[in-house]
Amino acid sequence: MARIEGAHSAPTLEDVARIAGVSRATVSRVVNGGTLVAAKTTEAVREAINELGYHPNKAARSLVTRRTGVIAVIVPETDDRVFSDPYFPQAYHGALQAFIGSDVQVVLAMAEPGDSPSRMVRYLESGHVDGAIIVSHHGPALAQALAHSWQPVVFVGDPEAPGVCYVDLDNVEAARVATRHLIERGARRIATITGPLDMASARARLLGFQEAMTEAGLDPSTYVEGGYTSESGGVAAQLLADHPDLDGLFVANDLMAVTAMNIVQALGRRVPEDVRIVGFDDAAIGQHCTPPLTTMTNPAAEHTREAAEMLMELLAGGTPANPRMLAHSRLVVRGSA
Amino acid sequence: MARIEGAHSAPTLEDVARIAGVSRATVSRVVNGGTLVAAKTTEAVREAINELGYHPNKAARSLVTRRTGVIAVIVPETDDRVFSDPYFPQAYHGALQAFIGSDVQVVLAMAEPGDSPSRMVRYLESGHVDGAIIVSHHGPALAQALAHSWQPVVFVGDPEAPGVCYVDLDNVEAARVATRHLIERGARRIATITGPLDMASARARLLGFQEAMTEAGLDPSTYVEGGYTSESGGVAAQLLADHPDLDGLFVANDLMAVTAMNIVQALGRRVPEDVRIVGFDDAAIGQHCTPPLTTMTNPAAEHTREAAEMLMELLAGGTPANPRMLAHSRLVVRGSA
DNA sequence: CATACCGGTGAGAGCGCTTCCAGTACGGAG
DNA sequence: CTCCGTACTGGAAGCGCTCTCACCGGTATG
Repeated sequence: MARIEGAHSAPTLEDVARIAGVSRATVSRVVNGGTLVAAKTTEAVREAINELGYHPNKAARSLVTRRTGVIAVIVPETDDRVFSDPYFPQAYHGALQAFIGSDVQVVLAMAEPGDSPSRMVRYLESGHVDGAIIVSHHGPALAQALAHSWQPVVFVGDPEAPGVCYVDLDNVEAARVATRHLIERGARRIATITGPLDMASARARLLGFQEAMTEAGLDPSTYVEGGYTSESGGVAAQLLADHPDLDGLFVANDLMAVTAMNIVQALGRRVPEDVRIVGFDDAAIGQHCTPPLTTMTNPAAEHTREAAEMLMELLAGGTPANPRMLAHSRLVVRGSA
Repeated sequence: MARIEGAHSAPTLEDVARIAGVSRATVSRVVNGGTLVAAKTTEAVREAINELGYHPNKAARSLVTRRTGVIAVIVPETDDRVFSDPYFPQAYHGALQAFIGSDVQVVLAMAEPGDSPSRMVRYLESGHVDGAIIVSHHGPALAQALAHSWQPVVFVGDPEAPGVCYVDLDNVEAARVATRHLIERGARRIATITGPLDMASARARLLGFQEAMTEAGLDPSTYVEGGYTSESGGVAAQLLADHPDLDGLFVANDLMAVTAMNIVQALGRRVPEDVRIVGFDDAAIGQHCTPPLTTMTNPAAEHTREAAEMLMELLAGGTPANPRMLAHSRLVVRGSA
């Protein structure tokens, strides 16, 4: 990190060029992967760069390349939610993995309370990032706004807008599988705690539940809306009060499921003997509770990695081979059902 | 978001200027808070901006202003750790709050496994950000490297290097208070589970523990190193095996403390009757276990907010009035001791 | 021997913006 | 009627970089 004393401004290409005795263009070539530069020249330039502690100026570079080298994982949720649901770190991690070694920076952007979709759009259009992966959006507004922009974005979860790339889980089918499992295990009076119904995933899981119930000739109408948060699993108390004979519960994510299970047990019911419970997401928390939670997989990291690969294609100017990916969920049977 | 059809490149100042019938300079003035621009002109420019859907190009702007409008919260920990310890979201939140309304963007940068301090330094010097708040650093290497750079940075936690601004908790005193409380409650054979001893906070808490023990004429030598992670609280098993008569435990953070308490109880000891436990951080998880955890406060959000304010002063070219802040911790007595 | 080609290099034009400096128009003071 | 300050505006330089194009010397080709 040698720095010229007194020189408060960072060294530029020009400085390097002068010291190495070459032109700016040549230094630029060396810096950006030495195409067609003589070995000796390259060497000299490298030395000059080290001597000066030169770093290319990102702003200048991206002014001409029209690339920032940054992509964002955008989560339109407040930070406390992002940090409390293990789904998000997984999702973020997947994006990170996809870009490993490609010297693009991945930033995580969350919403502030009260943010409108337009703030997200503005962020995307502000030129801070080259593209984005959007995770956990509520409603179609964001996707619709983005569909008309030239921004390369990929959604994780059904964007509910045409012409937008996405990776989604087959939530309807997954919910069907979960519900059928409950039925197979002998449950008959089954309810579901849904996610926030402004999210497509929550509605899809509700739909799958209802389909499986109807298919089995059972009453599909008992559900209550949660918020995918741990606390919102507390609606289980209400559910049990209204339906004391409940013997099965499909909960749309594990965070809520664990809370619900605690409540069920606190109310004197045994799990799974009295009430069978199936969660969703296969979160770590579900493995450590008693009994361990039966759940549906939702490999967020894989989904965002897929999304990241789509995004790379978009960024490269291409069209993804499969712009609408549907992934499948697996049932993981543990102790709760 | 009206966009000129067919025009793939975004509108520039020039375009706005032409439509509004003024010069680039004037448009620039309007965009950056209309100093000395006639009301009528401002109006015309605003209209042109809306019509074109103009957004200033960040790269061009920061090329000349030498500002990016981005500050980073840098956490030299891997993402799984950042997402699993509630300390970090709090810390991040504090920084966010400090910059609310000031249109600077706050990004969260984490380490990748195997990252060296020099990668962090490089990131800071790469011109991506104007400054940074560094949280949870291990050892003095980073701070030392940064002390010689011109980067405006503020540490949360003792940087162990001269000439670097920081906000720190008085960990020694806090650990003393925690330990004295254990003693007051009747514990005599007390051990501590420390944090990773390459971190100043962990060493300081160990020191405070030892001081309080010595001061009370008790044996200060029983400790085992943890890693501030939930799993690393498992060292409690070892501790109990080696010291079956243990009756007090000071654990350097709540994540470990909860795990330790579970183990203590699983081994048939009652908390607090047989073993008294005091944690550290006042994390939510400590309120929900049985018995609730007695702990020391560690208001991370406040600390990063303070750090953010220091950083703003640094960014403004000034010197913080109080470049080395020491905050104080409070004992929160709950059920575990 | 003229021509083509090729690896290697430099000159120079901009990318879109801010900002200094030099105007211009206008009103009031001398 | 001149002069000067005030309010506003435009011209133009330049931030640090990339990239096209032209050039140069040397070797292979017709």
